[in-house]
Amino acid sequence: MGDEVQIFEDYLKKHSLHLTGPRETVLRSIFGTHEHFTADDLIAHLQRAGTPVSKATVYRTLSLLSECSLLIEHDFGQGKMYYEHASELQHHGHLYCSDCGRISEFYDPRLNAMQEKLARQEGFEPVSFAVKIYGRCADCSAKQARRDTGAIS
Amino acid sequence: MGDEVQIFEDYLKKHSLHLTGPRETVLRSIFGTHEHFTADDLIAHLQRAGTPVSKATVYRTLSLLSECSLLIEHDFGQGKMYYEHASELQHHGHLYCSDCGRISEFYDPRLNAMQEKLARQEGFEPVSFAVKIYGRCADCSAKQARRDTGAIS
DNA sequence: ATGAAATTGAGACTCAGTCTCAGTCTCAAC
DNA sequence: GTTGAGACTGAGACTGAGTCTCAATTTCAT
Repeated sequence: MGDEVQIFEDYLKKHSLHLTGPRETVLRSIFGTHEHFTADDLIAHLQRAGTPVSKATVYRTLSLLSECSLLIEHDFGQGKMYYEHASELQHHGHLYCSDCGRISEFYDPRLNAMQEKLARQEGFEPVSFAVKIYGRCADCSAKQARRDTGAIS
Repeated sequence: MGDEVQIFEDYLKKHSLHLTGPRETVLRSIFGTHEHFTADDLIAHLQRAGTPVSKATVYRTLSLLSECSLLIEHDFGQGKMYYEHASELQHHGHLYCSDCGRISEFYDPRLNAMQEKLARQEGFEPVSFAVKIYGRCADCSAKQARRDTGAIS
């Protein structure tokens, strides 16, 4: 962290854009904490932190950060985008629990290799992959099981 | 086709719901043609066909059809849902061309097997999978190549 | 220090999808 | 075949994520 500031600054300079106060505030907030977050989460967080940034600027900055590959956008069909740090990780898949909405991750290099191969077989030139598995997480499965056995009326 | 009508009717009956005119109109329109479509496509199509059905009813019917697994919902991050006949196919992945927006498909049973295994390793009980690969389709790749070589200014 | 160009925030706007509600339809029971 | 409880419908108001506009402000190369 600090690394991201550098990358972002380089990207901005290369495109004749400016590293402004609001942009830096957003950047620091994102890479200071959050893992999966929405634009709204971020706006609220900035508000609470006493460093509010307008909705328009937050969205604009999120776009820039996606463009320079510091962030990855994810869509879980909730009608809003989720963002995630692109840094560390290789391409991983997401497990989305339909009960509690929690998002967890998994990774296996073979999965990516297989996807790439399948895409190219179709003459398709892949840029990114998104694997989403919807179902029930371990916790919610356990809760459900308890409810099932407990509710012998 | 006709099969779907039966399945839908059974589902409705089981839930004390009615197979009404509008619902049947929507059902027949969907399973008469379309492969990947949005709610808006469908509303416009019904309008043009001289059998308009209100937005609210279309959305309600799409929900029902998804619930009884006649349709599958897909989200490509365009801020709107795409629907697809669930019938025939096993779980397949989607190739989404970022240039022209065309959606094509691919299938490999090993991909599903691998996903299921990985999910269960995390204690996750999978219900459905969504594999989306974003990139450039064969046509758009060719077009781009032509543009690149042609534009030696 | 200066000014062209980039940026900002406030709020209007878009657009997919949901909700409301009064009037209408369905169908099982008579 | 009537009836009525409850399901359904359409019109349009509403929601909420995200985009756009524009006048005022900030940035930074010169």
